[in-house]
Amino acid sequence: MMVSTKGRYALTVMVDLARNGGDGFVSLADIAERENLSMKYLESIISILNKGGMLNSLRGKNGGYRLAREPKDYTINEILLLTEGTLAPVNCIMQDGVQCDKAATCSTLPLWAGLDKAIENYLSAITLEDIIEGNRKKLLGDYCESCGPADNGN
Amino acid sequence: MMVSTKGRYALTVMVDLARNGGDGFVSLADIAERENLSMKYLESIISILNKGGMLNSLRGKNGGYRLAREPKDYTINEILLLTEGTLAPVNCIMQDGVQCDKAATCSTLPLWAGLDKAIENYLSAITLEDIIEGNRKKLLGDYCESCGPADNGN
DNA sequence: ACATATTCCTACCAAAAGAGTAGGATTTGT
DNA sequence: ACAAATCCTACTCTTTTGGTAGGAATATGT
Repeated sequence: MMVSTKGRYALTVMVDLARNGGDGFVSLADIAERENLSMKYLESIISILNKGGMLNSLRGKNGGYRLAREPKDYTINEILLLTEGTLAPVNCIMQDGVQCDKAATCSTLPLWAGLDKAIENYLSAITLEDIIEGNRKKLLGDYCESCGPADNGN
Repeated sequence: MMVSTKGRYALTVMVDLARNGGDGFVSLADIAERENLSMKYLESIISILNKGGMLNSLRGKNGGYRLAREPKDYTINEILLLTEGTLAPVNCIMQDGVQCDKAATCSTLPLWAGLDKAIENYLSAITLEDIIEGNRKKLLGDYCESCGPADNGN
């Protein structure tokens, strides 16, 4: 599994904030209840998002979290990368380019590099806004049966 | 991590057999030595490939394994799918289509479905032959700097 | 016939990752 | 002062990963 609950719940939180946030701060308790997830667990996840600069937070009464930017300015790739640490499909591909000692002669490495790029390419093309708008054509591309012929446009 | 050593080594074994096999049977000891991997561990992996119909095997002296088809007739997707069980990037996407109980209203599900499809699409387009030939244009696509402009051809 | 080389099969194990829980310290609005 | 919230550290249970160990079954060359 490439994306654990950490990344998945992080995205859920971001989507929830985009939908229910507006200008004000939203408490984690509200998010946890709406999404039916453990608030304690979400705490550790939202902390990563916050420290990574994706959110603004306010402590104390009436505190909470809100998006630091507009939904269209978050790519799914950066959200998942921050929370998961890496999205590489195999151990021999590192985010910082470090590879195993057999890299120079490894015949399967180009495959893993290509797969990694395909994943990054897909996730970088989609924004938080696409998710909340349910942009099926962009999300499912050629595989969306109700979208009509794909034209790579919007 | 979506692909563990199991899938990675399975692919390594398949590539080794494609390169060093020909018509004859190749012993696992030879493969393990060439690829510098634990023979005992490879045993459990090659057993999956064998039972899945990807190989022919012969027991006893001078026995070993060989590819059941030609390299061009194996997609990377089927090799990894067999050994890994699933290539789904998240738990809420199952290979048999079963999903979680919130699927109908889940706003992030289309993203995961799209990612799953993007991965399957990439891996299904590449064959064992592409790997042994080092077809960088097909493997790395637009991301291959030494391939010239991509033209989606071969 | 027999030794040897091979696949086949079951069971076990240690380390790491995944998925949370628990408890409290700190900050802030009323 | 009090209540509601974030923040922080530590712990724990389960599953997955990455193997190892030992031997049974089978085919071959001599």
